[in-house]
Amino acid sequence: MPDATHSPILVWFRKDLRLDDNGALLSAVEKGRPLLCVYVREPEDEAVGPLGAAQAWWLHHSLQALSATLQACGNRLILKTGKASEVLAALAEETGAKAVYLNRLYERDGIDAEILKSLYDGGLEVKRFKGQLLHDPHTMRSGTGGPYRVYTPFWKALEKDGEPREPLEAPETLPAPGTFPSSETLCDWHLLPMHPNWAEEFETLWTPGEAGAVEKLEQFVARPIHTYKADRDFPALTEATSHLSPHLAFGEISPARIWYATRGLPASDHVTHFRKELVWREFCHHLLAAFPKLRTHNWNDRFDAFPWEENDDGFQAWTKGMTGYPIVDAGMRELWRHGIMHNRVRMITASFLIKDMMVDWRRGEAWFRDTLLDADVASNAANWQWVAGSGADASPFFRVFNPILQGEKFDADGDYIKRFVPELSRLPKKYIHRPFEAPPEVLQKAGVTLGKTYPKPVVNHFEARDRALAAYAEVTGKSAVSDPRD
DNA sequence: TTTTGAGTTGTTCGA
DNA sequence: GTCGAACAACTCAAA
Repeated sequence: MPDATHSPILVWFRKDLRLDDNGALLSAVEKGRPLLCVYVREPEDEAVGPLGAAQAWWLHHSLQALSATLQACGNRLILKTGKASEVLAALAEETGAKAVYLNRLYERDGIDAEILKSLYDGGLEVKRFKGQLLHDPHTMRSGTGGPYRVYTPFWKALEKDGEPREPLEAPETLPAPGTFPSSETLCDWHLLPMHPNWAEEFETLWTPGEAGAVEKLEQFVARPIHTYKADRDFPALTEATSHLSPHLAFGEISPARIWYATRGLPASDHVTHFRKELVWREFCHHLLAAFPKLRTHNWNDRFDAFPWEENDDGFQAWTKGMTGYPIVDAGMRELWRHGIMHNRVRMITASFLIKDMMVDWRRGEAWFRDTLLDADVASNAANWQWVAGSGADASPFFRVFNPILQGEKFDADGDYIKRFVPELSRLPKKYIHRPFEAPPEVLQKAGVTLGKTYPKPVVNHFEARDRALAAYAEVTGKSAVSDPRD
């Protein structure tokens, strides 16, 4: 058995499927010892929730890409299924590895603590590196000593701190062991949808893996970033945003690498705004790290009394993009077909589910987690709660998005609607966001029969708004000032 | 300790 | 059609 100075190092890949800016990998290479690169398919864990179906598709392709890159460097990716502590211990036993290197994933701190302790107790050296975020969410503290609960001071604190660290370069070689342990195959994992193959269109839009991420970044900083602040709000403009979110979610690119790519650019409000969005991701992780209940419970517990409704029919109509409100339906269908949804439309659809339909934000959060390629525990929970009004620095409860107005404001020509709700494409733009108000002859000319070719609205937005505001008023104070003797 | 200013993304109403 | 105020109060962060 090899001694510790020549024994291999296990490099445990998780949501850091990259060679670039990978502290664990680079440090392992610098030791000059052979590397065993491992990905473990772990049983579902309560703390981070199951892998969504859309992300299973992405994971398949991302692991394939990583595996090819490692092979090109003379190494391999070993795939294993089981409890990470057991799989890694067994691999160490089999190969004589004496060390496990990995990158920290803050949302997994609870699970990782146990796994790492068990590996350490088993006699392995365990080293953990940083790279998931620009700043450590646990050390960011406001002047009063606690975690930040408001975004703007958080952003200002980061600005004052100066530039985040520079990303690490990818290693050029990956020393391999003489023999590799056995590996499972991706085919065995059945991560791809079969019948039906609902991911068909994903392939035309996405290139999972590190190379795809770098390409998206290069395209974005070459041009769209210079109009980002102005254009990012219009869902019909497909080249206005970075499309980096799924790559970030799988750690195929690091936030430090993205930040660094924006440093050489001429300063502008647009560049700053993009950086602020990157910092929103940091803020969500900061919140989740400080308040782990954020993922599953109302951050503001006053909302525990909110009268959510079952409304299964409404929920089904929402998931299928059949609510009768074109901008909502376009967004939900974009999500299904492309595995992503434009940011503004996420707010509109979320507001509609929560406020117009009075459905618990957790059901919407779960649907997004299952269908979004970029699903991220921290961002998803924090943003759903932001819309619901129960979250940190949340939208005030009286802010209810009007799906008609939002459509007319941000998709004035209806181009986004036409792309995802083609049955309305012949409607004139005057009615494309309000087909239920179109005169019969206009509908007929456009080939639209409400209730047949396109649904009638599942709720009347104006009545629904009043109902939601009344319900919010119940839980946000009026009950608190009622006479306790009542 | 107390005070002060401020807070991602909206809508509606009335002048 | 455009504009400003109201929508509610509360909590946070920093001075």
